[in-house]
Amino acid sequence: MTAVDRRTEIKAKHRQSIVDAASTIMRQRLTSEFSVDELAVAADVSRRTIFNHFASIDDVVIEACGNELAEVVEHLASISPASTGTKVPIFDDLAETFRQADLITPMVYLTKVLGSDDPQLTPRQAQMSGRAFTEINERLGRELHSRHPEADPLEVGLLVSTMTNGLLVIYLHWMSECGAVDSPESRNLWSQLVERLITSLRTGFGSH
Amino acid sequence: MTAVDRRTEIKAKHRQSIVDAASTIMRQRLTSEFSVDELAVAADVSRRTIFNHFASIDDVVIEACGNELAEVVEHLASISPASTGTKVPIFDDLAETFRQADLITPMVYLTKVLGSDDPQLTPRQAQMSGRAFTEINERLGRELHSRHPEADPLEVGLLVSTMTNGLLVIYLHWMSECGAVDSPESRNLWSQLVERLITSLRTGFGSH
DNA sequence: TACACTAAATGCAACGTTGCATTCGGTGCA
DNA sequence: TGCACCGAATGCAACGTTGCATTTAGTGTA
Repeated sequence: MTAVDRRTEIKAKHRQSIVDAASTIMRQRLTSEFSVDELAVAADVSRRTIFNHFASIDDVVIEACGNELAEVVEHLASISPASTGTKVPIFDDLAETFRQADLITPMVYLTKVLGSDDPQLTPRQAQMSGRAFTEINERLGRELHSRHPEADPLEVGLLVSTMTNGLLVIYLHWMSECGAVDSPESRNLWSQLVERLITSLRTGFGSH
Repeated sequence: MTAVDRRTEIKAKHRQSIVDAASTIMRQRLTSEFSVDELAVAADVSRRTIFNHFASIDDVVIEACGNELAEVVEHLASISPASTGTKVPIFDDLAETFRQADLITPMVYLTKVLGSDDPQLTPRQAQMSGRAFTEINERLGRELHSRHPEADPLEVGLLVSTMTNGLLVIYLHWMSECGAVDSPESRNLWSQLVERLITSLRTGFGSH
């Protein structure tokens, strides 16, 4: 049956064209503020259809942003592949990913797109940043679970969630310190913060 | 000057009457779903005024919920008071608070108020739960910072945030396990989850 | 092809939320 | 008291979001 429900296919196409239209607008104008009507026209669907696929415009933006961060998750798969059979502790696995992944590039782009001129974060910005990280959280959770199927799901969930949460904390700190500019200094600061986070979470908070 | 800007006073009164009206409706009907008009009438202010004080109806609900959890924060102040001069590590301070505080009672109430019949969480529920915990997060952060002024703010922020995030994780787990019912078994499970969380965060994720 | 069935898209009305212009009422001063 | 000033409240129009009824178009059957 090659004729696998063409309706499903059309539905996916519509959804995709909505996300694509959002991505295009965001790249063109370096902002995530556009009207529903504008998006509907650009995606060539009705206004209402957008809300059939997404709970809100922000959700569309989040998914578009998520694609920018997708490579971070893919990066995970490429490091210390499970195929080597080497037993890498799950924590080190994750820690190494965050060390090696280039988070700066997508973070700077996202800060521009989600941000305003004001260095102070608006509530919307704060929330959107949080959700962008949650997005990574879920993707990483799935990926890690498939790579370490023997681990306790709750434990993995807590680990990933704790890590991602920590990342958000240092991201906000990094933002306020250097204004999300991509420079040698800011990259250096970021590395330090990542190390600090990893150390804190590795050794726990109980030991100092 | 006892005549300290009466306008400020009036403004605070309006804000309070909005929150109070929300609390009243929530207690009466055990739900957080009411219309803006309904709230405006109950608080005896204009519809628009509500949005002058709060970014959304959900924000009003969150603040009303926050008051339910306020005692948890107050509880913190009552345990191992700084006045004793005993040097309690900041982590133990926080851990002990979560051990001793009765989180079950407010959690069960909030689950009822925020929840639907469906045991599965709606996106709104999930978000509201998250925000209710964030609310505690901020209150605790302020409290802890004032009690341990010598500690690095970033470190304290990371600690509180990590803790609260972990609490949210086990809360969601607890919900799905026992349906947020207050019973000896559920309290027992909750204690176990709290211990598990504290242990994980105390010793870190790097050691097993 | 004709037709019934159904998922998805659409139109529309109601409610949530926001930006802006206007009104209301407290404060300070002549 | 009379008046200018200003912050908060209000009214209103526009846009975001949702629930529901209707239309459109793919699928299976005769």
